[in-house]
Amino acid sequence: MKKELKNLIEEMLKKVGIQNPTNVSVEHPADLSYGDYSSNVALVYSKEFAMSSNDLALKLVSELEKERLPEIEKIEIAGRGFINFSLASSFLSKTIAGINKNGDTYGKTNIFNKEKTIVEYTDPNPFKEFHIGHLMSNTIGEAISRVIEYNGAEVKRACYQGDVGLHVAKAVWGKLKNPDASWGEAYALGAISQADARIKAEIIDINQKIYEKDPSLFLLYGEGKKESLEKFEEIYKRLETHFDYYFFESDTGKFGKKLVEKYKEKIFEKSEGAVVFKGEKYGLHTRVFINSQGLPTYEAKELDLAKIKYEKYPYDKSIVVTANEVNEYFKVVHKALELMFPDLAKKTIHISHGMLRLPEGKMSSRTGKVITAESLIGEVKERIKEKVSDRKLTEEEKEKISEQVAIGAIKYSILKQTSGKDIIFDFDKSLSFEGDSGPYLQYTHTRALSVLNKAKEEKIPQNTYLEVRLPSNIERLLYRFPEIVERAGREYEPHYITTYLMELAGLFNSFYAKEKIVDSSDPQSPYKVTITNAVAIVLKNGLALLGIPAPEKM
RNA sequence: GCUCCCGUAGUUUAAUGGAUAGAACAGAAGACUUCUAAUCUUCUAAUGCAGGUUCGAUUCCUGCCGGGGGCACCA
Repeated sequence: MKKELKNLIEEMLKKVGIQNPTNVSVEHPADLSYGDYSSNVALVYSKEFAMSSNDLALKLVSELEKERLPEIEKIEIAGRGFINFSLASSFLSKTIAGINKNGDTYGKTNIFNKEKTIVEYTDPNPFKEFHIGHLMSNTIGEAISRVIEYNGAEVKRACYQGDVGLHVAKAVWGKLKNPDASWGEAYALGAISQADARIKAEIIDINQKIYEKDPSLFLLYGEGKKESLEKFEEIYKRLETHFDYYFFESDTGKFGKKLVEKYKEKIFEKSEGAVVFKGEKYGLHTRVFINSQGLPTYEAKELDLAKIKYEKYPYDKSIVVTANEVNEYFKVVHKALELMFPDLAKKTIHISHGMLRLPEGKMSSRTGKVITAESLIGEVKERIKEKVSDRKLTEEEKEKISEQVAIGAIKYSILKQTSGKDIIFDFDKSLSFEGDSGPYLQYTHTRALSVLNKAKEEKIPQNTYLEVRLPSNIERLLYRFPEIVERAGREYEPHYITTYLMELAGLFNSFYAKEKIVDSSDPQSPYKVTITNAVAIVLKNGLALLGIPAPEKM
């Protein structure tokens, strides 16, 4: 529709004397009261005529009226010369019929046209806690994956995990000292104890042994890694996320080093015993790729990872989702990758999200100042359990609903804002069950389902073509869902969906409060039920894209 | 010091260069014999400062102020 309107306006501009109108935009106005589509052409082109933008608008509208599209019911001029278009109710009811017919697939697009895409996100480190920062990365990465999948991409999910390095050595050292400690505690013990130079030396020794796969530590190390990974899997299951590929740092070092050495002359240089990449030439900074002990750093491993990923899954696009603290690091590595493998670099996109911070400052697993994902979900779940305790539900239902609502509340709080921004995580402030929250959307969805159930009981038919009422704002929002999905995909920004669903849910809840939907004596009832069905579908599909469960009762 | 990102009601935040800056929470007042009140209705309240570009700036540019990240052998 947008395209048709744009073409028409361009034609009209040619008619009134603009040879080559290149600056024509048609958008949804910010406020539904201005109509469904709006164009600012009169403001843009008024300078080229000796007339006010309002007069030009008048002239254009009189031309537009002559060739009015059947889907457009009304054309108006408002403000300083905006031309506003309102959609005909027949068009809207047809759209609603389409939504109900498509169901689960409503909103799908094919803008990515089966593009092979690998998305890396979450990246927790074995031997350390899976904390709320990982939860943030996972929530955003999973939502992005789902959104681009819905837009036609062929997605593989990947997780890259640091199973070697000093943090592992610290944990192993702690475990050797205190075999009864959990791995998280063992890590904290190692981290604190390393202040002692003698212990630090022991940890470095352990680190070296792990790199060399020393048999004396092999068993303990393997046990710890396995335990961590199994625990991560439990969390992934609860978050309804999964990975197709797992990559480990222990597998990326060797070849990474070789790569750097191969390109040593051309791209890298020796400096103070290390092999570095001088980023200054490109407005970046210098980073070490091979340290003076001859070991590959994270930078070198990252280069290798790009290759390994491509070997596993020959991608058209590789998306890496991380927190924004590594932005500058990533630019340098990307530049080096570009000089070595320009084709891979071109396909690689870094998407960074904000950091989850505590009001007291940065989280640190070293000092034990972390909130684990598990404890957060558990605590939220407890609060919800209290809320559902007096509902007429079975214990099993209560348990399931509490879990779903807890996950929904947490994920929503992460996805409701532009993903680049930090979240200062304050339990009471950040997690809400009311208003702009996950449970609000979930509740609205169950409400719609409950209406539909009643309609079924009372045998109210659904009739989309009944034109006894003027279209409400609900319908005028419903047809936009695919556009929202598309934009969220193009910009890798799930929060457009969040904002949209919130607006839709708000309209539906007002509608629900004002009008009785299921009413066999009301001739409009079938139409209202039809709208309710469409709302339920869009909420369900939208929540699925965000990775937020949509319970049927709550 | 260099560099990147960010400053919107009391708080958390939205706004492809457009119209009266949109929500939510908190605060004040109201609405359940009704399809689930995790809801709805009404009110109070915001673009850090100073310039510039533009018909039009929260958005783009410059400077300042404030906050955060990064800047050599950690990951």
